[in-house]
Amino acid sequence: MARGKIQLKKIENPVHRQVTFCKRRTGLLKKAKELSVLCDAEIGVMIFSPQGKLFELATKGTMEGMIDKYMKHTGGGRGSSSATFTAQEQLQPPNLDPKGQINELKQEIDMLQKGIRYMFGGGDGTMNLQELLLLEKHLEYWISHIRSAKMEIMLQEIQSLRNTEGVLKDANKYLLEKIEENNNSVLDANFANVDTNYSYPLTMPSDIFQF
Amino acid sequence: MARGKIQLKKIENPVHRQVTFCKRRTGLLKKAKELSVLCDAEIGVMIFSPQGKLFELATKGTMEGMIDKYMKHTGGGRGSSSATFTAQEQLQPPNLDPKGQINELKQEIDMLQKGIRYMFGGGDGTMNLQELLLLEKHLEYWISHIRSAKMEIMLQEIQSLRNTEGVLKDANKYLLEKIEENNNSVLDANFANVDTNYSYPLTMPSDIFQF
DNA sequence: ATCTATTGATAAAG
DNA sequence: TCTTTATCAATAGAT
Repeated sequence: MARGKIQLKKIENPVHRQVTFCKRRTGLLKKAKELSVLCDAEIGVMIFSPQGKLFELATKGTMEGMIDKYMKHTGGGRGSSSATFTAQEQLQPPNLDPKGQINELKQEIDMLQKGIRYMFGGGDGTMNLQELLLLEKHLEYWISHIRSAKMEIMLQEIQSLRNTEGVLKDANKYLLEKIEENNNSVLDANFANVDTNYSYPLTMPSDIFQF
Repeated sequence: MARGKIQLKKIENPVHRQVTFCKRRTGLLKKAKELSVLCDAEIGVMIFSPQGKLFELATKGTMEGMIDKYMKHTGGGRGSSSATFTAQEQLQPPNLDPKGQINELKQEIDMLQKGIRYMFGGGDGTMNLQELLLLEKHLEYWISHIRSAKMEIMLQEIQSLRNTEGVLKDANKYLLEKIEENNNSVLDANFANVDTNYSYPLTMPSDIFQF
């Protein structure tokens, strides 16, 4: 990289090695995030330092979700790689099976778990801007679905009420005719005072719009 | 990179996106290998393309081994490892009444689980209007919190940048004074041409509002 | 941690 | 996908 090429072998000087580890680890995670954003890919990275410290990144959902997805791939597909340094490809079916849905569900729950931890953990529960933006997006997506479901239910309710109203109107009309018949059958007596301006008092009020 | 800076957002042109994905994927895996060799670290990378294709790398042993190691870490530490969880393990009681928080949390979780079932169960998962309204209210509450957290982070960023700007302005002012002193010490010669209209070129641009 | 000379990565084009 | 090339980004070494 700079001020001298490097050899692709373990850095012997422990200080240099530690410094380089820190720098390149940061760089690697940055690259992973960029790739994920630029190309809409889902990426998980696990880094164990020689001392056994773990550094991780999961660009969508959580590492748990990634692992589940990975397991599904390798489990459902063919044999997994055992060679070091091999990048292997496998196909994912268009995700309509129950298994996939379950995994998706788990991912969603992971996301929400993290959100809950954040919300109720006092606010210092470590979500960064990126994660907050993602959660916000999820919640907005949800809310839009919730709203359309709500609208649908309301529309059904309205339709149902309209039907009821129709039935009742018919009934009223029928009753009205009956009354007129009765009045007509009471011949001659008191011809001029049947109020025909009924105002269908049995129809439902439209207060469902108060939601 | 090259021939023009890139924006950190999803590449819209599918061809460009695909090409970039291929290139950067290669680059990322290369970086991972380098880091592993140079610093003797154990690294696992999983990349799912938008089409669901998997690319993976495990620098020592297999990915399964890495996952086991990962599970051991997160499981042994305190992180949650399963998607089904209890409210209790989410709690970090720094301040308020634990009992109430637990109940609140449980309610929240029940609600969200039901919501998830509804969302991903194909929509026939029986939530009535009442429940949808409640869920919506919850999500809105969440989203408002997420947003204020987001805002706070952004404001901190802004504050930090303003501080930097202040420091730089002071530095500029100081340097300006120095220059004037120097000019004054050069007696008599050429009195009238010190441009004092410096425009603080070191101050930060306010492009942080691009969020 | 910060700086900068260099190498390395890669976007655009073919 | 490969190659080339012009630029941008990462970072080795020094402070």
